[in-house]
Amino acid sequence: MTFKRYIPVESISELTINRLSIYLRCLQQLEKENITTISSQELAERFHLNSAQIRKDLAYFGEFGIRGVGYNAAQLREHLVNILGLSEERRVVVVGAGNLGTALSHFSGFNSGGFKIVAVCDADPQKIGKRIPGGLTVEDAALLPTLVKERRIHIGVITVPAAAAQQVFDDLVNAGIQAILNFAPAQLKGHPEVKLKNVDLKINLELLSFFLTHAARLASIT
Amino acid sequence: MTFKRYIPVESISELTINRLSIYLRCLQQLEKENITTISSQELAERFHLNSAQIRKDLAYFGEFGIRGVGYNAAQLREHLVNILGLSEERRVVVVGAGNLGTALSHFSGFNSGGFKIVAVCDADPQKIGKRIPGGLTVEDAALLPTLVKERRIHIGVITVPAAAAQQVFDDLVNAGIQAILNFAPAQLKGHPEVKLKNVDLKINLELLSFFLTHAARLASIT
DNA sequence: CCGTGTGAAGCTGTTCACAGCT
DNA sequence: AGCTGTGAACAGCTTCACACGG
Repeated sequence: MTFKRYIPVESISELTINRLSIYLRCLQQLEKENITTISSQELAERFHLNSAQIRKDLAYFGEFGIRGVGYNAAQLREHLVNILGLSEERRVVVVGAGNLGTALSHFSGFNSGGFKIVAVCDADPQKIGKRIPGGLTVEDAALLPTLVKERRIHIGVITVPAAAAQQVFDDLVNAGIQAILNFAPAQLKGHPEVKLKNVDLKINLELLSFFLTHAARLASIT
Repeated sequence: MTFKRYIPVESISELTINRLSIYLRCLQQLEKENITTISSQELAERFHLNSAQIRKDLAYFGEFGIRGVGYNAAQLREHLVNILGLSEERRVVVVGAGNLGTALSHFSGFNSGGFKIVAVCDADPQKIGKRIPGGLTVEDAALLPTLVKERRIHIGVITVPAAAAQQVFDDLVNAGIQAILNFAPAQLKGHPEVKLKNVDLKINLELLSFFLTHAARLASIT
């Protein structure tokens, strides 16, 4: 939690933050292999990243390395956990108990490393009351404001159909949620004070389709 | 399929391609509302995009608009479908019949608009033979080369744990697959001739966590 | 006269290359 | 001697603003 400079968050790119998550994964793996010290160079080669970029990304938040030596893996991991705010538990509500919503509710990636799905809602009376693998029961989306308050929920995940997404987005914001992950293929509008991240899974398939159509041989850029 | 210029695909950014998918969604919605003609300005305002960017993105592929008027919605949609290669059916194999893999296999977004999951594999004998909602049965991952050939599969989706991902990636490539969507949190290496797109769902939660931690009030940038 | 298509400008993100610290 | 941290150069992406065509 000791950052060298208190740079305004808005000045740090989302790309940088995403890379911090990746660095964190890499460090976790290195620790499993009992590696204690690593240079940006080695880290870059091992996980095919760019060493200058690693150093620059980290430099936004402090001086974590030792010149002439490199970084202490455990220490750097700890710093990244703090920067990303993963030391504190984040309770999540999933709205939309369809296929995807149900799957994400018991997806290990969404129930580990600081995150925990504590509620799954739907507006469809047919779905309310249904048990979900993992132990949760689908609750009435109309109860969102209560749920958010009582279970101190920080993050909302939207997995309803596109047509219902804007309404759910508004409801989540009105219920007091500050950060929302939207899986619906809809252009949501209207709450600049809330952090909204759109993830459209189908876009990725369409991207691949584009490359299959236009490129016989093509370098992999990810 | 009549593109003004045959620009090398590599010169077009992934960002542009992703936006084309978004424009396609928007046009589909407009058609539902029986709107036949739309200007880049209107399109931008309606879906909070940038009008100059819309025009520039489209201009890579041809001149689809009418000066002084705008674009014909149906025509432009058709162009986008062709550009993205969505008129041809794309058969998909999902490797990893865990939570996420199973969910994606019957996820509507992965079984519509030109895409169709035609096989789900796993190496775990416990999972092989299990039925999946939607009609598929989990098959042995060892049969990948045969499956890919017989069902003429174009796209592979990796939903195995991180530790197994590199092996599956290699196997998919060796089986002759040209485009791969990887959901495992692993830095895959080694096949520059194949198009690889990484999607890490947890990164998105971590991004939200970062903003919750550092920003009390913050503009939504997506 | 209006909106597209597009050079040019401006901005953001990445990579280079080296000074400075250990 | 070696690697970090960082200004400066470079590359890529977005936005502006207007000439041109309908």
